[in-house]
Amino acid sequence: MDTRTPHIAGRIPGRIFVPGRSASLSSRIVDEVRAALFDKKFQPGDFLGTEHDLAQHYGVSRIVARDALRTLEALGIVEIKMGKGGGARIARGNPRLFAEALAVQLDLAGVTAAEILDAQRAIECLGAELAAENATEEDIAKLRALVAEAEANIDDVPRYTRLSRDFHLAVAEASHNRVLVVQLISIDHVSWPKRNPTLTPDVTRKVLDVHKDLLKLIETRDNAGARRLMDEHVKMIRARRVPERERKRKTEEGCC
Amino acid sequence: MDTRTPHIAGRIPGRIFVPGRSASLSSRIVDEVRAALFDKKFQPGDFLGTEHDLAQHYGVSRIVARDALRTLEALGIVEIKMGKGGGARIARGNPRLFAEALAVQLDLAGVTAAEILDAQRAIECLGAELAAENATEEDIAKLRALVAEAEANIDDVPRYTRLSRDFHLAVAEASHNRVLVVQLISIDHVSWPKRNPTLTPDVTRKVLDVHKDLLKLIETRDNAGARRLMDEHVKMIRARRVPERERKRKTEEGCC
DNA sequence: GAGGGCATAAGATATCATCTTTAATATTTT
DNA sequence: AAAATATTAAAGATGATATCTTATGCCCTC
Repeated sequence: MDTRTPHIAGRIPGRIFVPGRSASLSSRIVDEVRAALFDKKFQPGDFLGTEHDLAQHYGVSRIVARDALRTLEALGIVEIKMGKGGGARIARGNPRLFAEALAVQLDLAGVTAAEILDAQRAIECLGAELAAENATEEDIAKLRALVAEAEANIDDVPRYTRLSRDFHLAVAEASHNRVLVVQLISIDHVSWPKRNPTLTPDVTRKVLDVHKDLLKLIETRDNAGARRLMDEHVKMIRARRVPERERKRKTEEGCC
Repeated sequence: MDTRTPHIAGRIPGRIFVPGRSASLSSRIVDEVRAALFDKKFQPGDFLGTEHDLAQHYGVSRIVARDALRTLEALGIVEIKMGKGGGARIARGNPRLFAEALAVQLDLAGVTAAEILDAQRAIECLGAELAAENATEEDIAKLRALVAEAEANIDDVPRYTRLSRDFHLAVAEASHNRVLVVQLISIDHVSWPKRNPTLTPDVTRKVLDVHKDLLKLIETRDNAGARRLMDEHVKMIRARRVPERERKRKTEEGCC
């Protein structure tokens, strides 16, 4: 299915504009490709055509085709290569990159800490449960390494925070459910503070202990126990984080 | 903060290319804007500049600025307006549109039905729980209307399927947690089949009854009950859907 | 394996078309 | 005559086209 024959979806009928609804030419091409994708007319790796192909096929200039490809590229739908044999192909998905994009959107929409942390609880609880069921030896080794590294850097707050986040992500990855991973990434970017001022050594220690316990439950395949512990853990995080963000929001309002 | 003064992030130092790492010029502009966004240097509504502004500021041609804006637009980061007073502004987020984009990515990555439906369970259970806690009169009225309409169209399978999906989405919306809504949308687009061949009248009726029961639990603010019922419900859907998709995948493999 | 040809995207420049807001002007109404 | 309302014109921006040069990979030959 990887021929050089450009198989483009349909045809835009000439350049007839419906009176009131004249979207840009490039957006029409984008729409058509997306529709074809949803209808399973394309598979990852399929050749879509070169700029010139698209321009000719839709009867538009190369710039328009370019614009459409820029958009499709940004949407993660196509990959573009230069040089001989180059052109646009349907991309293999990269949901992780997109999770970050979704994070930007959630941020712009101004979701509250409570919303994020509720969702985080739902996702991470299931993640822990499935991790206990599906984790491989490699997954567990990675979790062990992360816990050890966190313990060694318990006084380096920024690093410890990062390692702690990595642990949570590694648990989700151990569930072997890509949807959960992606959803966790998308909220992590919004949720985790760059600096964590209220992180006292006392709290740090407690968090590390919980992570150790969780790792043990995953090792012993205690899915119910893992879920329960993660539930408590995220609730604790929530209890600490929500008032923190509320305060921040208030001071920001106050200062402007 | 809505002046016409373009306040663009930093400056790309001339056109000096680092030997081995020369990304496209437009992608650099995109990166810079994204970084500035993450650093909270922009707020929704801020004026970013016109194509000409950007081109001049970064010392590139209008085409490059255009490419960057196309990408940023596709990423939902900026909104572009034509005409006098037009140009690019930082967008108010629209996570819903993005949820669809994420759905495309999940689809391209080829996630399995099991992965999706596990995630769905996590999200919808919490959604039902929070809906029972937070639903307003309007939310409940909408749920009632959807149930009634579904009952009236119980024999129109495509329409019933759509109404059924809308009911699930409306429950999530009644939770007043935008993150849950977005995550549900992103998996719905992958999960819900266009045609549902195995939907017998018997099953249809049973689903409708569950929806009615769920609505009752939300009305009576029984959050634990709502969660429990939704849990069973999604498990049932999963039991029906997973083997269905497996079969489909197998036949597709067989045919090509 | 090193170099050259070739196909392709990346980028620049110039020009015109189209859309949208704003302001000026004409017209009607009071 | 004054005020409200259409109409028109101008300006500023994106949308689209055409044509050119440059940078990049790929493949083939030597």
